Amino acid sequence: MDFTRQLLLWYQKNKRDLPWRNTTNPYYIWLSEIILQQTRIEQGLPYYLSFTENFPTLKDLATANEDDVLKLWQGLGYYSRARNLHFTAKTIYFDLNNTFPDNYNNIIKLKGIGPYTAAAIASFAYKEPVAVVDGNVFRVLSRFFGIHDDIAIGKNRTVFQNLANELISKKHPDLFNHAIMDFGATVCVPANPKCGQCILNQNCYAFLKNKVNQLPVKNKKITIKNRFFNYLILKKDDKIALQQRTDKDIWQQLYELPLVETLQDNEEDLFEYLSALFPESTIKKITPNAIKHKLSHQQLHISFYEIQVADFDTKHLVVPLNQLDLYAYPIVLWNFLKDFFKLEKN
DNA sequence: GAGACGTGGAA
DNA sequence: TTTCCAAGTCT
Repeated sequence: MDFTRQLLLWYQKNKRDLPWRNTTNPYYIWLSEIILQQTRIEQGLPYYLSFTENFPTLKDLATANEDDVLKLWQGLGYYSRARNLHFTAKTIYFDLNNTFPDNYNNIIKLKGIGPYTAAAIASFAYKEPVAVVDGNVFRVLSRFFGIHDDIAIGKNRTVFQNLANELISKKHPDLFNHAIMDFGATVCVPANPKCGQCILNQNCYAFLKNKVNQLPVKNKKITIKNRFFNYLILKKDDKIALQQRTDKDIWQQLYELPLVETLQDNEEDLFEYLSALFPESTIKKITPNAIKHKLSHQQLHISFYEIQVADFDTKHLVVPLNQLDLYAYPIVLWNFLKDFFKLEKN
């Protein structure tokens, strides 16, 4: 029995019941695919439920404020996904007459949608026989067929895409795509795959050659940069100052406290700087040790300073404490604010 | 096209 | 503790 047929039989018995699989509505499928990019199901599921509840239709999303979309996305990471999601909702609703494109070539034109997501939507919503190629597919195909091309190199993607497009069931492209991803996520997993109970092991190159741990080939090196953030809790009565991140940097469009970024964690220098900036105020360091927060390419060292001010700077947004929860923050900041001000909501 | 972009969980 | 990763895309 061939690869495709085996996989479909496996899926028939082992498929997971997930809310976005019980629909062919492209809006819901699109939503789930964006949320699940680089994200585990357990982490993404609550966000999917929250988005479908708050924005039941594409129109609801298209006519929402970006701040509200980002607030719902808070904590999921890779926030450009949320901004692009909102941008594309507006495109479809206002420019495409509220009609979702119904084929791969038109779907992939949309912002935030690449080859993976376009194939997912085209196959799940419209049964178009285009194969998804995600991390799972790279792993399953490289192991089963013994493909040693480095998956970190972009152009090697075509090797896998072409193979997957040949393998896909023309009759049930949606089931095949779900099957190969589910299989990769639950059986042919990255570490300690369940080869003993794998229904494909009799024909699997990696299993037969004992190379399961060497495939897929992935040589990617990333450099982590240290950054030192000093956040200021500028307080007067029951209000504090906020600002929105806008520049080409992390956390675009999210809100944060007024920030002083330094080249290193030097408490003395910072006190001196803040004393000059706020000569009449007492400055209190809140965090004895900097909070460490790791991003994909940065290690953040975050300190907090509380300063009672006489007046707020006009460049800042002044927000009452009981309305802090209306804004979207990087999760490390929200966790701090929630705890520091003993906020309940969210 | 290589590097950047979040977060939380597992080994 | 450190590293790698999880249904990728953008610039």
